[in-house]
Amino acid sequence: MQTDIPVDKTPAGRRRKRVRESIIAAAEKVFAREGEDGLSIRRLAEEIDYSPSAIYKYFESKEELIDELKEAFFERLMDRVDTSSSADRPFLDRARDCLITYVETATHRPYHYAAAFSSIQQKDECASLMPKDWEAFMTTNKGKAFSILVDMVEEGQALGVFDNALEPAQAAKSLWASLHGVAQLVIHVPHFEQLIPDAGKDSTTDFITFHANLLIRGLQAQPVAEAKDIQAG
Amino acid sequence: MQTDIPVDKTPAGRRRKRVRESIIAAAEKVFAREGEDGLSIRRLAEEIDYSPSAIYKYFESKEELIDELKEAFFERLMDRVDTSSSADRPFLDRARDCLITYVETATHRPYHYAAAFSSIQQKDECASLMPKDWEAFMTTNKGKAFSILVDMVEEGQALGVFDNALEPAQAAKSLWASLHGVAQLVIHVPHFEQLIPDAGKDSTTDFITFHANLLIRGLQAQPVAEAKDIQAG
DNA sequence: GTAGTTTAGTGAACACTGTTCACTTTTCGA
DNA sequence: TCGAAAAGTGAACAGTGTTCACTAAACTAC
Repeated sequence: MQTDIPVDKTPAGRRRKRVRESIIAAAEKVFAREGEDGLSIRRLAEEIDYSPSAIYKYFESKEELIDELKEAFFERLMDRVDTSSSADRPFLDRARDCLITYVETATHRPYHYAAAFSSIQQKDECASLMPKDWEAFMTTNKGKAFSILVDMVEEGQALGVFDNALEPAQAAKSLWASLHGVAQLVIHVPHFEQLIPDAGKDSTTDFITFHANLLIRGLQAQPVAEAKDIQAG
Repeated sequence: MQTDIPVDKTPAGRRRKRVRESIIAAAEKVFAREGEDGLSIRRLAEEIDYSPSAIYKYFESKEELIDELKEAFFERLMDRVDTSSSADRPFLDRARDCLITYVETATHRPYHYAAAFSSIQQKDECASLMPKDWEAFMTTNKGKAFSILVDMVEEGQALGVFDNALEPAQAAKSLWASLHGVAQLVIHVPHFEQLIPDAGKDSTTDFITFHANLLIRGLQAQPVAEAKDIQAG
């Protein structure tokens, strides 16, 4: 296996890259529709007209392959959130859009999003080596999601919109949990969207807006202007 | 298979029940520690000194067995939430306890809770047959979780603590999503609890309290600023 | 151009998995 | 005591991820 210098410069490298991408593409196609259960190495091999063992020349294991799908998805998710948070619009609108984009992108690829949160962390009581893990975490895609939210909270506080008494990291965790929860429930609970009276066509978007408003209201500084119905229309 | 008359009245019935419960117990023990991956029929059979095929005299499939574990867990979860919500204490304290109990019980059995939300719902556009599914859903354990929250919101509104303009079902969905999100992130994100400066020993409980307070603040009756009024600099 | 060394790719096999089924053994009511 | 029903079993089926000895092709160095 050649590892030095950009892989796609030599013919062999380009060829290898092409095959690798065809594997990813086939995997993506199956995974998006049927998730991990529908994705078997043998089926994948058949789809790209290679033998099953050939795939192991490109990926160490099925897990590594799926990890790549998850990473790519999460990267796209972060990109979209980042874009909608850096638009040139009033802060609260941007904040709302951020949250909505997160949930909509997540629910649009349910298997990807669910898989991205499928590994269960063993809780070792040893909290002393936290700083190292904290830094490691922050370089992760999930860490990036988290820090986007921290930035958002801090910006809101600087603008006097959000309560300064709130610990930004703590508030960001709350926001993330809330977003994640909505995405997960929409994905996993049958008819979650229609769980309200008179649910219309855009009930998911409506609900996310409602939810975002609720969170923002919880984060807002106490003394505020006049009362207004915050329900999604 | 005998099905009429209480199963545990005849000696054979009692025996059958005992074996069935020993299967469940063994499954529970393995599942709690290693989840679905660690739970194989053959391993289970070995643990209770039966042949693998014997298990199929008691359960139609592995899925049915695990469903029973999930149902039992969710029932206990609902019991605990119900208990802490019906205590004789001030409303807001009870509400907070409700939320805290949900998350703590969920995270205490990560594999159970994760598994309970592991099936991905296929979104059929046909929303017309909703009412039927709605009723079916409400008899579910998840439906019960939802209705507990709806009741809570309505009680808060009746007491004048929560904003009456909020649609109770919508607010309940928000609450549920938030709780679910916290539980899931604690379970699936490494060191989620220590994701804040100066995280102490009870940081999980601390965070849940923080989160609950944030949600309650969002639900409380109070004036709110309209988004468009506040411009970003 | 040829020799030697990586690399690509393969088929058979291993150790699993959930599940089925023909089969024996035990249990129990009539 | 007899016959039916249930309990329990071992072998097999079809599937999985993965490994490994092996061939065939491609690249490097002389």
